[in-house]
Amino acid sequence: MKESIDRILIPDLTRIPLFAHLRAEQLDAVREAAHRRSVASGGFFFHQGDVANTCYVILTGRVRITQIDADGRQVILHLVTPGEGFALVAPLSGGEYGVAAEAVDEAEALAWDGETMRSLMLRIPELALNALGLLSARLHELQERYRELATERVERRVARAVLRLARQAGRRTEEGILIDLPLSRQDLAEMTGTTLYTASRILTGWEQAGLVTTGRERLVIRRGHGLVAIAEDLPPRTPVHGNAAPLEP
Amino acid sequence: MKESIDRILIPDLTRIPLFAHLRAEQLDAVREAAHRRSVASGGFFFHQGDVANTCYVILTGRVRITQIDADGRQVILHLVTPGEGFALVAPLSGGEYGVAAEAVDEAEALAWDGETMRSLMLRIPELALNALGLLSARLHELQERYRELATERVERRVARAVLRLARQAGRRTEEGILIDLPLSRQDLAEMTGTTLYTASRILTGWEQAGLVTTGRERLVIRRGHGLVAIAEDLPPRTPVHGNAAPLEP
DNA sequence: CGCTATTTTGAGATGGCTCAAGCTATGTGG
DNA sequence: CCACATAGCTTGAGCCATCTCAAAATAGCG
Repeated sequence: MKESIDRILIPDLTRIPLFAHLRAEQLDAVREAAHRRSVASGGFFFHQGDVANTCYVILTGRVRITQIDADGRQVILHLVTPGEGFALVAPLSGGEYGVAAEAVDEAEALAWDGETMRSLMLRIPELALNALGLLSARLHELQERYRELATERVERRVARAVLRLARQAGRRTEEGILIDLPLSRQDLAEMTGTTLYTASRILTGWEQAGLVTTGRERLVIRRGHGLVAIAEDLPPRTPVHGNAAPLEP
Repeated sequence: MKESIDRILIPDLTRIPLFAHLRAEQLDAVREAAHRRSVASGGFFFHQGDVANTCYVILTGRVRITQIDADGRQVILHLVTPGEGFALVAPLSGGEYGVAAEAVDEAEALAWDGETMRSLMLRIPELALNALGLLSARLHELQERYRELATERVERRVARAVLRLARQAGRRTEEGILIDLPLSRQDLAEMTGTTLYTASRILTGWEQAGLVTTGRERLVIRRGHGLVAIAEDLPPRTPVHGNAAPLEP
């Protein structure tokens, strides 16, 4: 009963990168061990410090992975989009989640008990290899963001964050590319290591330059190449605050 | 011949976390597929952008993992110590190394061709699981450092970096805990996302406060709890530059 | 239609960066 | 063995990108 429902509701397990290249019989094993979990918008799959017991793969909705320190300062580490997994490894060995996972939308996920996932990976080495590749990609991305945070100015980091969001959650509209998420100034600040005030000023500047259109928790990119120019260093154009950069001699 | 030499020179493969809990026969397979590579102090196992073809586990010496951007600004992402692996995953699927690996000492490593390691992991799922756990720990550590970089002051980040180094490369001496590495102010700056000048001023301050003794590429911790107090927030004591913090009303 | 969360904006403070010099180990070649 | 060269380190002065704090404007929502 449960199994047949799952088969119907999960038509495309092969399209989930974690399960790429698995044989039909292996997919069946994975599917049969899965259960489902839905979390309402704003709800949490887990909080930082919870006992890590469940692995997830998102089917619909988005989930943000955050970390918070003792003083309540929070950073947004990652936005999980459909097809992606999160908390794939910590539950294998128990311990605690080092981050929190909060649903940005109403989100639905496949879930596996950590022990179950561990035995699946032992039985299906391709699954472990897939997880390894995905985790490696995440590490790689975070390394780059770490370097950016250490070496680059706020405006550039915000531009990169917005472009990344456009890739992950962008939707073409007549206005331009809409970031299809509730995205406050505070959120943007937590993604880029700055303050909500600075984020606001930067967006105001971009809006005046015609690069974006903004609203309450809303952002539309009008001239993506303008943001790219800020994110990369192509033309040192359109600085948002402070004076124009002096010309190189 | 080669095999028997390896058996002699690698007495303790079981003590390497990547190979923990493997059976003797599995260890043999791993060992037989390994070759060795030595790199002189200052040399590179690979540079950023090189084709990723080899996985490594360090036997002796230390290796630092760095990333550099187009403008030549560099960050130190990790210090690999004996027993630890690096570049474990990227070589499995080809592509490029996203970071560089530079020997701090004369360093010796076990090395496996990426294809070879891939097939070992497919054959020995425990190996893939071990790699997954190690990679996850690295991701976790980097996430914390990312948050620290985004939310904390330079002095605290430097204190944390020094304490981390003490754990990884500390050696008890009569003077105190010596960081047993050539460690320049520039290095410290690249580990903490600051400049060599600021790092220098901070160390000067700590030296005047009796927390450390410094020298050319040398650092000895005299009062570790003093550094911990800075790294955590226990007593807001001994600020190094600027004035003393005002008292809370 | 009032409440509340979000955003904007100003004014001021400052932590840390930049640049410029000079200083000091360390090691090197004469 | 010494004087010079070099790489690392310190320090001062000035600046400025960004943070802080405060307040007002705005926009959804119930």
